[in-house]
Formats: sequence, C-alpha cells, structure tokens
Amino acid sequence: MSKALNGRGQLRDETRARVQAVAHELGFVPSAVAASLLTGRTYTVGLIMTDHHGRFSLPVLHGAEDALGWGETLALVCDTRDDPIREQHYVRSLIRRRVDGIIVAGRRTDPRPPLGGRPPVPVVYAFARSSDAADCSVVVNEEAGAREAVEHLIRTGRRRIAHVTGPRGHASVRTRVDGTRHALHEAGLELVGEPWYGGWSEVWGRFAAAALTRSHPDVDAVFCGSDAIARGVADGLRECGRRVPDDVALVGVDNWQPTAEGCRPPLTSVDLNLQEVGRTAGALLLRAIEYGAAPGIHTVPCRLVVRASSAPASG
Amino acid sequence: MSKALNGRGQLRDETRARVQAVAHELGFVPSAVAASLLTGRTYTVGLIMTDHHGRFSLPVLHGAEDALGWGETLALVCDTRDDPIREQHYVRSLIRRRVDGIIVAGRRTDPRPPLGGRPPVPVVYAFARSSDAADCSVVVNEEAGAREAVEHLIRTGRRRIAHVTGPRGHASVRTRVDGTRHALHEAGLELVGEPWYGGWSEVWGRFAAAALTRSHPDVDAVFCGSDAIARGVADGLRECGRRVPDDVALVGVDNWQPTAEGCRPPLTSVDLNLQEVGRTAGALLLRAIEYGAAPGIHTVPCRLVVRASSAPASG
DNA sequence: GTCCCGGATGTGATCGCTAACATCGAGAGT
DNA sequence: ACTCTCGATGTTAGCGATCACATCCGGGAC
Repeated sequence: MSKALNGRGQLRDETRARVQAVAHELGFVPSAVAASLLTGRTYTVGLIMTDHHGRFSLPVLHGAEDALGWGETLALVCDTRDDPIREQHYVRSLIRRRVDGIIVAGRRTDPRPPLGGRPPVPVVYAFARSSDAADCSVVVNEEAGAREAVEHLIRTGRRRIAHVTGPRGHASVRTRVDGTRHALHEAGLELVGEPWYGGWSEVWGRFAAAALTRSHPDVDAVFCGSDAIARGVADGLRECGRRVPDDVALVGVDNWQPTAEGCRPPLTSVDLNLQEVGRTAGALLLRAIEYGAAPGIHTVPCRLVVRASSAPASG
Repeated sequence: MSKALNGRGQLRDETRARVQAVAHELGFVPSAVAASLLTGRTYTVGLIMTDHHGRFSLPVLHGAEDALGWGETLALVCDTRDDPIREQHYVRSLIRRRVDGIIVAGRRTDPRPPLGGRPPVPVVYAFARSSDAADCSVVVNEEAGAREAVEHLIRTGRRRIAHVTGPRGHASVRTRVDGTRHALHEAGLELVGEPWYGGWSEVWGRFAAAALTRSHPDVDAVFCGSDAIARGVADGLRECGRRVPDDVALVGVDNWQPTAEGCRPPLTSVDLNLQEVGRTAGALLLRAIEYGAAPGIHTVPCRLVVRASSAPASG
C-alpha cells in the first residue's frame, strides 16, 4: 500500500493504479505524522519572527516558502513580539514537534543573541545575524546598497549630497553611513555636513529637510535611511520651495511600496531584497538539514529601484 | 515515564520529580509526533493567507496565536498568493499533516468560495467570509464602523459630509457607503454629492480632493474609504487652501499606523480590529475542534481611533 | 522433470508515546 | 490472622506508516 502510493516498491503498474484509485475513492490521505515518527523527518520548519508589523519578516517568510517548495516543507510561524521568554517557549514547542530546522527572522540588523535551549536541529538567522559567528546567518549587504544609492546620485549629476537617517544606535544606520562615505570618497566628494541622525519617521524627515535647507542651501541630493524619512524630506523640501527632483534628488531605503509610490514624486529606493534573504535562508536550512550545517555569514545584495525622485537634475 | 512528565497517572511526587530531573539532565524532550500518532491531535492548525503584504493577514495571525495559547497550538502558515492551485496544494499538505483545523484569512471582505478538497477538519474563515453560509466565518462589522465614523463627524459639528472611497466592485466599499448614508439619514442629513468611487491610493485621494473642492466648496468633512485615500485627500485639500481639521475634518479606515500617523495632521481612523478577528477565529476553531463546528457568521465590531484630523471645527 | 532465478506480493518489526490493564503492597476491617 | 481495598507502580498493545525480508509464482535452462 505504501509502495503503491509512493511508487517505491516494485509492483505492477496496474496494481499501483488500482490501489491509488481506491484510495482516492475513499478519500484516503496518508498520514505524514506516522511517516515522521518512523523516518524522523517532519518536513516542517519553525519560523521565528520578532516584528509584528511583518514588514521585514513577511517577505522573509515568502522567500523561505519558495525555497521550501510550496508545501513540501511547511513553516510553523511563531511571533515572539520581541519577548525572550516567549521565544524560549516557542523554541521548546518547536523542538517537541520535531521540526527539521528553524529560521529566525530579525527586525533589526543588529546581531542578536543565538537561540537558547540548545536546539538539536539546524538554525539559520535571517536579516539579523546571530552574534555567534559559528552560527549560520543570512544578511543584506547594506553597505553595498548605500554605496549603490550614492553612486547612482553621483552618476545622475549630483555633487552636494547629504544623508538623513535613523537613530545612531542601529547597526544599519552606521553601515549605511559607512557606505555613503565610501562611495563619496571614491568619487572624490565629501558628505555635505554630518549625517543627520534622528528617528525613522516622516516627522523627522520633514524636520531635517527644513533644517538642512537652512544650513546647507546648496544641497542637490539627499540619501535617506528609510522611505519614511525620505518621504518626510520630500514634503519638507517642497514646503521650503525646493523642487524634487529638479533641485534636490532623493533616495530612500526599504522600497516599501505604499510609502515609495505614495510619495511625491515616487521614490527611488534601495530594496533590501528580503525575499531573497528568505529564499537563501530556506535553501541553506534545507542544505543544513540534509548535509549538515554551513556556518558563516551569507550576504545577499541590495537592489536599487529607480523612480522619479532621482531623475537627473534639470539644469 | 509519560505519566511523570505529563502529570497524568498517579504516582508519588518524589518519583515524578526524580524522573523530571533525569529527563532534564539528559536534555530529553518528548516527541509530540509520537503523541499525535496515538491521540490523533497534532495541536497544529493551518493558516491560509491570501495577501502577501500581510497587512490584513498578519494581525489575524497574531490574534489567532493569542487564542491558540502561544505555542500550545501552533500555526502552519501558507501563503497562496491568491492562486487557487496553490491553495489546493497547501490544503492537501495540511490534511496530510493532520492539522486539527484550518483558518482562512482573506484579503478583501467579499465572500470567497469555500476551501476545496473537502477538509475533514473544521475550517474558520476570517475577514473574508465563505460564500457558503453553512461555514463558520468571522467578519468585521464594517457598516457599524462607517456609521460610527460619520456619527463622530456629526457629533463634532460637521454637517456637509462627503465620502471618497475605493473601487465600486468591492463589498467593503458598498457596505461603507451604506453605513455612511444610514448614519447621515438618522441625523436628518444627506451625503454631499455622490460617493466618489476610485482606487485605494493616495493619488486618487489627492485627485478627489481637488475635484471635490471645486464641485462642493462648502464641504466640512470627508469620510474616506481607506487611510491611503484619506492621506491623499489631506494633501489635496491643503494644496487647495483648505485647512485640516479647521475647515475640513477627515476620517479614514484601516488605522494603519505608518499612514495614519505620518499624515498631516495625524488621521482619525476606523480600526478594523483584525487582531480581534483573528482571536475570535482562533477561539471558534478550538471550540469547533473540541465540541464540533459552530457555523454562521460571527461579527466583530470596529473601533474608532480619534486623532487630530477630526478635531471639532474651529468656527 | 527439476532447479533456479527474478519480479511481484505478503508479513512483521519498528518508530515514541499513551492509556488501559495487571500487579503489588500496605493499612483497615472483620 | 486473613482478606479486602485502594493507591502506587509496572507492563503491554497499538496509533499508521515504512522497510527489510519472506514468500510465491511462472518461465527458462539443464
């Protein structure tokens, strides 16, 4: 019977067909539970996510689903709401369920402490790497992303480039500042003023735009640490009488559709390729499950999505 | 042993403690797989979602997680990307895995065809009800939400109220128009002009605001079909020289933080209570699993979140 | 006619746990 | 003192698959 349904043993085609027909007739569906008990594989992985807006975790989940083969392997999704107790709880629950592996999707790119509870299965950290270098992590190459954004601005004729970004404490913020400086330096340019550290919000973007216009009226481009900031900057600049992109070009980060396309003008943005992060994490996890762990930090490139906000200067 | 760890059989406390201690020492974790095989319950449910931004599904997932008791019962998440083939595939996969039940989270409120494949387990539809009335669905009371929004506007002194909303084809759009008309009628008022049907985007909101200002310059409030539209309307009105909320009050729908709080001024919005929808769906599913199905359409109320955009008229 | 061979089919042990049943032992009732 | 009972502990079948092995059968070779 198992032979007929899985096509494993050797038996006549006709027999196989008959068994399958009867099975279908009876609505019989073999139990994956019983198979798991014997083989030790559940074809199920845990996906631990820590952000409940899902702005980062969801694309990761989708990528992972792709890699896990649409239902071949399914994901048990656990939202920890950033609570270590809950995380611990979920990990135990996953272990009890004998998942084949675990993906941990972060919310910030700062390294996070590895999963507690000594999971006896492979773990892959996605987006936020584990602070233990012996773990397997998949991260976005944010520095290259920032560099690409700035190079794009330079290529389209901008020279006086400022950087308005999020809170100093975030690893992403520092990395993006480094990338920005690097790209400018390579082109023989300097950042206009210091980086403007603030929040991730539009309000901060508007405020920064006003201040920036006062202190550096000659700025002709702003690279922003997020789409929300960029959108605030766009509105702020417009209200100060600067035209985007004619007077000032803008590039954001996240390529978050609602913000990037609602912005006036639509926003050029660095896409963090989170789906690809998820896909890579899923693929690495599968490989780790079958052939053993592949520790290290795996990097996925960003992708610059060009829209109207960074059109070449009219002059 | 099973008795000691689950505290089920009757045995001396000391024995129980000793067994537990040794088990912990050895890092022994009992296998839920084996238990499921025997008891027939996996303490796992399927969550089928159809929107991959997750703007609707994710809150539903969180609510469901609450109801399912943080790890007591976990959810296998499947994103169908609105593809019936993939949905079918996932359902089969869930059945093979012997999930205890399935939650189907929609993306639009229009009734959807019930799940194919005759799942032998309870199914609860969340947000989008099943078109089969014999199924169990949890939906938001959008009409009451619209009514509440309009009543709020009336209570704060508005009389000339217009409605800018999404595409005519959507059930939500029709329901919200009905709620709006109903509330106005009860107060002895009439909608200013016809409802403005369009898209869900900011662009449409901006366009509609300009047109509305031209055709009905005396409008003192706009109830919008979504936060994105409302935000567009806010920008459009401002550019036509109307002040929000002094001249025109605004209310949106979705209470989607980034949009509602990024808006100038911050947006009063009807919260669809999706988390509560998820919680109810989870609770109903558990009840259905243990005591049999509770068919019918269960309704969850909306919640009006008041922000600056609907402050009473200054005059 | 007998033997052997290979493909087709049947059989049973096993995965890890639970629940029902068997057993055991000590204190109480007669 | 003997049984009776009840609470504590030990034993075992079986959940539903898989896989290795046993069996079976027909045909070809000798």
